[in-house]
Amino acid sequence: MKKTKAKLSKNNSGRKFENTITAFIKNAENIYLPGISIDTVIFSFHDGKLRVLLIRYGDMPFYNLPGGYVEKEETLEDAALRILRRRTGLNAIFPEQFYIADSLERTRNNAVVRMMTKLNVDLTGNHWFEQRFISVCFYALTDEAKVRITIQDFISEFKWFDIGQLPDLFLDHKLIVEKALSRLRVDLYQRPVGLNLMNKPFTMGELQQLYEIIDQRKLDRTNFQRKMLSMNILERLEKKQTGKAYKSPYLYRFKQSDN
Amino acid sequence: MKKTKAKLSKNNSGRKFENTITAFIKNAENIYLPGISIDTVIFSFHDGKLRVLLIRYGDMPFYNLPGGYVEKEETLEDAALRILRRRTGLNAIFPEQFYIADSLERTRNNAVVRMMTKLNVDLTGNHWFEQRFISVCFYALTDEAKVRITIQDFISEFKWFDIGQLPDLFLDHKLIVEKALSRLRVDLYQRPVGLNLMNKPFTMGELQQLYEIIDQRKLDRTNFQRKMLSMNILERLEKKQTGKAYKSPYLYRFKQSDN
DNA sequence: ACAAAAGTGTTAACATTACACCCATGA
DNA sequence: TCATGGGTGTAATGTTAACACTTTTGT
Repeated sequence: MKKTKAKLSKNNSGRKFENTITAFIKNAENIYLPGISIDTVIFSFHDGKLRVLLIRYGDMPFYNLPGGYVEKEETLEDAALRILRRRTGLNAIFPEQFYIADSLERTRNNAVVRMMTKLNVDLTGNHWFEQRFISVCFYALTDEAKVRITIQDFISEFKWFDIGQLPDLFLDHKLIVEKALSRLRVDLYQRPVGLNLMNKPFTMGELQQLYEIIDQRKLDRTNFQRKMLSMNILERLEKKQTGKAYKSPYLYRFKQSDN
Repeated sequence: MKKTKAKLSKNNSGRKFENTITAFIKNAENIYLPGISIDTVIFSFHDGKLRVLLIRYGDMPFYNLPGGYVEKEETLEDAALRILRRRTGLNAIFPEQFYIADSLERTRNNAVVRMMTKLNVDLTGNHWFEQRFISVCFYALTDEAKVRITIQDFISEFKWFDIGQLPDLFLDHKLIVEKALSRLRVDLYQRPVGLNLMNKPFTMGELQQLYEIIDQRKLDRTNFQRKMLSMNILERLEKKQTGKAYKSPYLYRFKQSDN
């Protein structure tokens, strides 16, 4: 499995990181609603694997879901959109709210404050990170090829992970990914999930692979084909793939008119 | 349509009300999370009508959904349970989170502060009600006969309303009821919705009435009967109703073992 | 020619819908 | 005995699942 990786050099990242975060915590309570955060699960489908975008702060030994806070005059969905745009560079994203993480375990051991302290952030006089946060969670479907990741804010690393091989995650972020997956499973046959995950023309077999990963079961090839075509959301392109020792499959793409 | 009504006499309610609310706003910020509230849509099924429990504060000209706040060390569901228990006296309730009300319109014109002022509450030095609130909304299904309403806190009146004849509601509470209904419509065939709404033995026709109100369409009598029985969640009682000029129907109740 | 995968056709099993029919009951 | 609503039977229709068959292509 290929993983996209971007890491700052140790030299100048440290200073930049501390500057940014200091400015952030100074203003946070004036800009954002208290006690509410946003976490996003950003999916992509690449090399036949369903992947999630994770980020790492400084040199923490765990990864986080991309997240942020809600501005005082902003809806939750707008906040999710803003965060998603900032992280992925994408405008055409459709965040779907699927869960509220409100476990009391989230504040256990003051995890956020401890993280900030390890990152050498001076929190004296600032209580923003000490409060209990309830996180509203959104998922989004993206085309990895279109995502333009830039290192910004106080993030040191971005990486796409196969959902079957997640690293250690902060707090309850692993649970959040699982909740996103089970919601995605429900949405699979209700919404055009493939539309945002598959942007290049694809074969029916590739689309079936995606459905099988999300649905976690083997689907009948012939029935899957008919079901997809009967929904009338796919457009068959006359072009065909070449090179392999079998009949070239048709390529498809999602119709633009629908949705 | 019968409506249960309970109203305090003008004489002693005013003083009691002001005492309670003053104590409340003094302690609110120490006890509750900032910026997050809970609203509950409490359904019942009575006289063939689907009803919602609404409350009125003081002599305000509109009704509110029963609501409350989240304690600092409490999950959202626990908060909803606590609020529901306090309002209905019921323990066996299964709140279902269905919506987050985060519209910016909610703080328009400082509606909460204006309400408090009209209620003669002294808010000097207290900014609890000035902040923007995001409300997490739960619905619950109850048996009206088992609900024990007591006038408490700063509420002057409780009333059950037919969902087709709702009065003026505070803020976006009408929208919240609509969201609850459309969620209930989805849950109707997934969860034992009838279990909590129908506690006395009922005829198949009565159950069908409930389903038709929620589902908003006419159902075939004979197929409905078979469908319900095939789910194996109903217990047929050998007793029969009497008195009317037609065959006495069987009575049913939900099996206790399931759920 | 053969293996592998794509595409099409067919049928059985199952669920849903519509409606015909009979039953019990009180006026 | 008639009107009314309750209970059961059944055929038509639609949906899903399983699998046989044919087509295309590189070795």
